[in-house]
Amino acid sequence: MLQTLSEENYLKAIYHIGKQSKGKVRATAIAEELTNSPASVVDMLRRLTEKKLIQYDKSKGARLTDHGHKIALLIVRKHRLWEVFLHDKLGYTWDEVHDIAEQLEHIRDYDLPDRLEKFLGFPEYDPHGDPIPRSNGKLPVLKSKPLSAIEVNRKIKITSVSDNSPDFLRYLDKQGIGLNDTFDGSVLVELKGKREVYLSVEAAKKIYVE
Amino acid sequence: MLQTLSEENYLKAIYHIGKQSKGKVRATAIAEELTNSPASVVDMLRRLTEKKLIQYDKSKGARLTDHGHKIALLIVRKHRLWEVFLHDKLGYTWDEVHDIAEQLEHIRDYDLPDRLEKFLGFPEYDPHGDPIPRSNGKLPVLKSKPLSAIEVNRKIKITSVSDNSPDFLRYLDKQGIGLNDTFDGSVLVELKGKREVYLSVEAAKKIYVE
DNA sequence: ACAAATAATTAGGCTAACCTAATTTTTAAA
DNA sequence: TTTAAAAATTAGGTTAGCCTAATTATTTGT
Repeated sequence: MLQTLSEENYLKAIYHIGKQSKGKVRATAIAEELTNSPASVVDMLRRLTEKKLIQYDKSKGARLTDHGHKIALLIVRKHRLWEVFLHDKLGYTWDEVHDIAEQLEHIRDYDLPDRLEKFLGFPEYDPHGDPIPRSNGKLPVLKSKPLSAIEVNRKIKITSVSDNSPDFLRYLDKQGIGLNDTFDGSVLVELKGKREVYLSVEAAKKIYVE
Repeated sequence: MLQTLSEENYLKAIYHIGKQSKGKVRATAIAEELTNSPASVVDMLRRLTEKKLIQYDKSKGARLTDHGHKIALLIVRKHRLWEVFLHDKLGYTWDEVHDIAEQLEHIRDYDLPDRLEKFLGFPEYDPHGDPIPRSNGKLPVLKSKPLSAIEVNRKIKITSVSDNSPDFLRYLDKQGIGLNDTFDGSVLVELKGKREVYLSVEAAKKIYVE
């Protein structure tokens, strides 16, 4: 019935990869995400299939069942709620919260996510701007696009980044870029009308704005 | 270098048993505490000895090294701080917090205990009245004794209980007994000068008062 | 001091979750 | 469409952390 820590991490990985690849999740993509070997992934996919948490077909890839999706969404919900807690209540910076939330997301208690959500004042977004799934499974809509897709001279505001690795976040900090900062331009970016910053297209793809 | 979750639980068990048995910790006592087999305990004691976290001698029992003691104390610190968080901030009752804190105590982050402690206003005791180890390793003094050791007709106040199992705590609740309640009597207990409650000697031994 | 009771250990085995290396299958490009 | 590249799988192995059953060592009560 209950999932192991490892199973939860696989479900989360499948959820995240599926978001970007419209559903199809290859074993190698999971292996890369979790830095495990493809052989280990095949092992686990068999187990998750037996538990009816995913459907898997070697050519179609993996896909979460309704049950698996529900579990994955709860983990994401917990992860992002804990991030808000760490940031808002304990004063961690946005590049520090991810790794701790990776641990906290596995804490098991029926009431905890709802109580935490209430305590935090029902936040809709985590410190990276990612939407926090509601207890009913709904996700607050994110109306933003990648920075790389924005027209020249559009004025925009950063709402989130898709790469939450500390390295990337520190890189942004170093460039003086933060959440809710406003841009004026495209890949050569004029920041708050003052500084100009060059961003790689890769970086620009990871920054979501509206 | 780092401990596994299981190793941490063994260290904590050795710490708790050692508190009550003036240092000597038998393998069977650990087995009982963790509801593992003695064979498994022997396994683990060998591993902990190799890691220099304990000293172990079949007749003298196990004893934490300085390093092991430091780790155990940190886990206790984290456990009790999280209990305060769950109770004070999320509104859990004192019989609910233990099991969740058992999970939270293993969250790894150098700063987390200190930040949590500050956020909670540097509490000295957890919701069961147990002292919270300070970051310097010191324990706030607990000046209380078991209820079973109290003279007849002494007026006392409950400060803590040594059995934090939900069953025991619910039993106390059912008897109408709570932290900071005052007693007047011994094992036949007069509660707040109104009700009288019969407690088993076993129960009375687990209730600490001053 | 010795028998009975209790504690500790050993032997052998299991499962989850990983690995590498070799092989087969699938996909994509020329 | 054939072939090269990429992906998936299989075979075989490891380690942590548990188990039972059998055996040996230690402690304790008379």
